Amino acid sequence: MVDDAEKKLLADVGRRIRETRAVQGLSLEQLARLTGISAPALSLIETGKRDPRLTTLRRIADAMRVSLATIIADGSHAAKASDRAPSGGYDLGEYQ
Amino acid sequence: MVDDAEKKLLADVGRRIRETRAVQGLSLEQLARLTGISAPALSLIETGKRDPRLTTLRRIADAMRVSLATIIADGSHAAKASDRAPSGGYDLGEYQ
DNA sequence: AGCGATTTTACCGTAAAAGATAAGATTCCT
DNA sequence: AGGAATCTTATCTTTTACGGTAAAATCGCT
Repeated sequence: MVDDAEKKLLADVGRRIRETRAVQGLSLEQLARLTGISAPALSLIETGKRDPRLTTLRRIADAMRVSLATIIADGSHAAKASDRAPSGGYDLGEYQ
Repeated sequence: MVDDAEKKLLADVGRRIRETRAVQGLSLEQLARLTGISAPALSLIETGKRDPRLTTLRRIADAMRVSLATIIADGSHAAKASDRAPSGGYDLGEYQ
């Protein structure tokens, strides 16, 4: 973590989860039972304070019947790292 | 983990990462330098033996210049967030 | 077959995710 | 305002991701 773009990613994903949950009228407690993930853990994820594992995200998506892509929906590539300078960006440089 | 669908998810995601890496002609060692993730860790992820964190997947996607969705691409759910049967599917049951 | 590169596996530390529980803080009511 | 539900935060324990290193195993290659 520590990184700034990563914190934004976690915050974005968390916000999408919370929005989806709100649409479905579920409480954290209810989603906790559906996913098997504790309510405190879900809270941390939704508020971007935790870096969830892939299968954790899947359980959340499944419980709410949305695709993983719906929750991830990065768009990250539009955001920032879209294009690299001719030989810029981060290449392997001198490491060959 | 332990779950079967979860193992399949990890295997699928790992395979997609490996395919993407192959297309770009990168070795694990090279991808390790680009991502800051060790080659052994990448190997475990690609072979579906590890459940990576969200930011780990992001670093991998970024390094290969593909979207997170490209790597996740579950396809399991086509459903949009909106439709949740009034009292259908798996509900909270008796837990109220 | 043998060599070099790549990949896998194993072991050890550290850090962090996740469950449980409990205590605070919010928000939403009437 | 008060009370109830919901959400957040804290603490503790267990599990596991991740890096480093090194040793196997695998895959080209000529």
